[in-house]
Amino acid sequence: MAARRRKRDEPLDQERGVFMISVAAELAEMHPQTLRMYEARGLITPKRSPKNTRLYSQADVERLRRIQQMTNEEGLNLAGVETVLKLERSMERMRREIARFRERAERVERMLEEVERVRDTVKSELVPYGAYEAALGRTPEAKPVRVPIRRRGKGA
Amino acid sequence: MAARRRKRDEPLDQERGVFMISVAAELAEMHPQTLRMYEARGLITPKRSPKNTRLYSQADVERLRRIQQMTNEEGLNLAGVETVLKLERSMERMRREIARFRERAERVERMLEEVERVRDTVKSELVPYGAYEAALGRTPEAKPVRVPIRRRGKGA
DNA sequence: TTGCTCCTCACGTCACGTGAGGTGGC
DNA sequence: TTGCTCCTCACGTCACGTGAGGTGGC
Repeated sequence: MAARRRKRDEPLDQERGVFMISVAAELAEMHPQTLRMYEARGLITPKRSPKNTRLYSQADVERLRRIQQMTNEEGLNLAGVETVLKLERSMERMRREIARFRERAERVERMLEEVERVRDTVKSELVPYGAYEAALGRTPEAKPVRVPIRRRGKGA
Repeated sequence: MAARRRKRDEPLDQERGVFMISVAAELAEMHPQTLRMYEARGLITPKRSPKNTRLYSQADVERLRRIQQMTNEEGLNLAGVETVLKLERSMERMRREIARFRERAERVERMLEEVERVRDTVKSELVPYGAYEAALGRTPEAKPVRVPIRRRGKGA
């Protein structure tokens, strides 16, 4: 509890409560009372100092500006802001998922191409086992082994 | 222009303007005047009869009920409804894209597995060309050919 | 004529922003 | 003391829903 987890300096600074309410309100171009109201509505949750003073982070201020944009420019009410913020979070997750699957698909496609390229190279350097045995004189005739590799993209 | 494009019977019925405003309002549990207001705000666009009477489709009614849910249950104003409907459309597109990439990734992974399975089978039936030549007595020594196939998932 | 449609205008209600008013600690 | 903080209460404004009022065609 005493030590905040920190990954790098950057996120710490972004999340750190540094602005008292008058400063945060000025930065977000809002009335201080509006910030208190938003907190009561659960739209923003600033840190608190040991003396119970609200401390807003840089991320808080950006969130406030985003809210400001939605209410003033787009005309949303606070219920709408809440819903949209939730939807945007979920869209961010989806974007990451799309990136993940795209990467996975492309990576595996590259592997498949590599495998086929190698197979084409190697195939010319390999000889069916039957022919090898025949060359050793172990079998009367060298029946060619049928190589059941299917070409990519053809058949089931 | 005269003939509406139709793919199946289903979508036609869904989109066909069949309810006059009093019926649509009753189905959506709304005041008729509210429906007119939503149209003025661009939230819904019913068809019109040749005599300029509004004709709401089943899809229109469902959209109205969705709007009703957002305004009454979630407390959004109309600007919020508009934004959320837009976001939901875009999320639907993203969901489809995720499905597409997932499918593509899984399909290619299955192909890769198939290729590797076949390669493992075939490899035991093949002999490096060098060994074959040695067996024929064409070369003094049978240097094994190094097969540069990399195992999946290991190394670059 | 009745009951629907179309439209515009107006009013009541509610959400939200903001100001006032009173408290307390550097 | 000044200027901040905390809080609650109240008021003005605006969006939205809905009703009224007048029109017109089956």
